[in-house]
Amino acid sequence: MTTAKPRVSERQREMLEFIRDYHADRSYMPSIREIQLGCGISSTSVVDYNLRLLERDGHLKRSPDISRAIELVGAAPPRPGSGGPETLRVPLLGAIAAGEPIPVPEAGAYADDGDREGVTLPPELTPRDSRDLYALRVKGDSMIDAFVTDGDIVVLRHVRDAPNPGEMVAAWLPLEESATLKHFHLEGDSVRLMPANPAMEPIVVPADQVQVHGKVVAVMRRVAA
Amino acid sequence: MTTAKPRVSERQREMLEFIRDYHADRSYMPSIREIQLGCGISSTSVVDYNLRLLERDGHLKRSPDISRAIELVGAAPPRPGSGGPETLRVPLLGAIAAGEPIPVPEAGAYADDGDREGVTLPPELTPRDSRDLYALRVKGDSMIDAFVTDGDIVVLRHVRDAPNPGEMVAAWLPLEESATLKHFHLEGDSVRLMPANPAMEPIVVPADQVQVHGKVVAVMRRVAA
DNA sequence: TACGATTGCGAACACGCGTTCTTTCACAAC
DNA sequence: GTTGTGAAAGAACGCGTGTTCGCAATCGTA
Repeated sequence: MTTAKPRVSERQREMLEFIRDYHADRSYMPSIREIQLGCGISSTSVVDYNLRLLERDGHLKRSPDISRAIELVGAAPPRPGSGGPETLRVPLLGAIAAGEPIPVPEAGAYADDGDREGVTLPPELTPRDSRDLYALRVKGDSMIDAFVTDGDIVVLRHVRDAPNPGEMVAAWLPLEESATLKHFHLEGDSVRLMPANPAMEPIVVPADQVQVHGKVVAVMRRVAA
Repeated sequence: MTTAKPRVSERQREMLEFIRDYHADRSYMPSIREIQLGCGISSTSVVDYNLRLLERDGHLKRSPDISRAIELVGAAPPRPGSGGPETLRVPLLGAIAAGEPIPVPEAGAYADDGDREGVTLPPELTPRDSRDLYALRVKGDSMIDAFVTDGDIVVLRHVRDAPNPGEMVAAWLPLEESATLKHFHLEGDSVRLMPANPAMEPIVVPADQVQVHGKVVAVMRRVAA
């Protein structure tokens, strides 16, 4: 575990909170005088004194002689590798839209290399098998029959083999040059693609005219404030 | 949309990268002289010059006369304590269904007390303001007009004041004894509740016959394998 | 009461660091 | 050529800011 963190005085708690809030607003750290002002302390030396104690107790880290050089250590960052319960980072490979080809993951592109754009899956959305996952951003409203709308992020698992019947897949129809999200059913030599919304009509096409790119594993949506 | 971001020179790209990395390590920002050193620039004025351009083009924000006061705007919002992405845990208070009352968060029940059932929000779904958030599980298909289906998890922010026009809210209609997710519009003494799906009909009711329980912040869905 | 430890206060000090001014150089327009 | 402009360099200048030191207030303990 982390270092022991004995009693923090009321004043110190207030300082920590002020620093946290300040850093959340701007992304730089407050100066000693700003902490002084923000916490109603009447001398910078008191701030320094308490910061010193907070550092001793492992609540933060300071770099001497450097302005605004405070590091909060309290809340453990869900760093890749030591991440929370089971959060999983998957690469965000691009967008999926009705009339545009679906981005294809290059082999071995699933691992989180930290750098590329990606999304984090909370444990509630993480499937048992975490291999071959990637994410796409939905453009347009062409997939509302799958309860997926513009701006959503769909998480897919790349499939090599045929999907199981009923699974929702991201499919590309070369003839129509369109991308959709549908439930997959294989019927002999043809494929039936069922919209999630039973009010809509299914699509039936020859199996060689469907490219299944991945099974839908999860959907995430951020609603505009 | 966001500001235009024209050509960044090679040197500016390197500076941005250096700042990002520096901020990821420590959680405070580099000084101009540190940027100068880190990018092999021979004068602070050149750093200042390029920072000025980067700010003009919306890549970062600077606070004049304040040490190390750089805010990166393109990247993920910083996390108190580290530069890493922030996951947020919110309590899962129950289920929302068409014919059942909506669970109400008790005051002060938003903080993660670790124990109670909850869901984890990935940074991509975390709103700027993380207060008063809670989650509900959707039962039934009565909210498909909001692109929300059975089993989804909706994340809400409890509201004390009236929602802003257009925001999606979870509302309880006492007369009909029904719960819905709709876009909120206040029109004089009555409230218009617009389904997200424009094909559906809006509901207009007197304002005193609507209980708005929260604004919808995010939706998460795990698709059956 | 006496005394040391803890905590707080205010001011002065000195370096950190943003800012600005002056030059220089390359390149394009006239 | 001259002029103008973007980019860069180097050196001051001066405020921002961490640090330190002396001194009062409070508190626990003998």
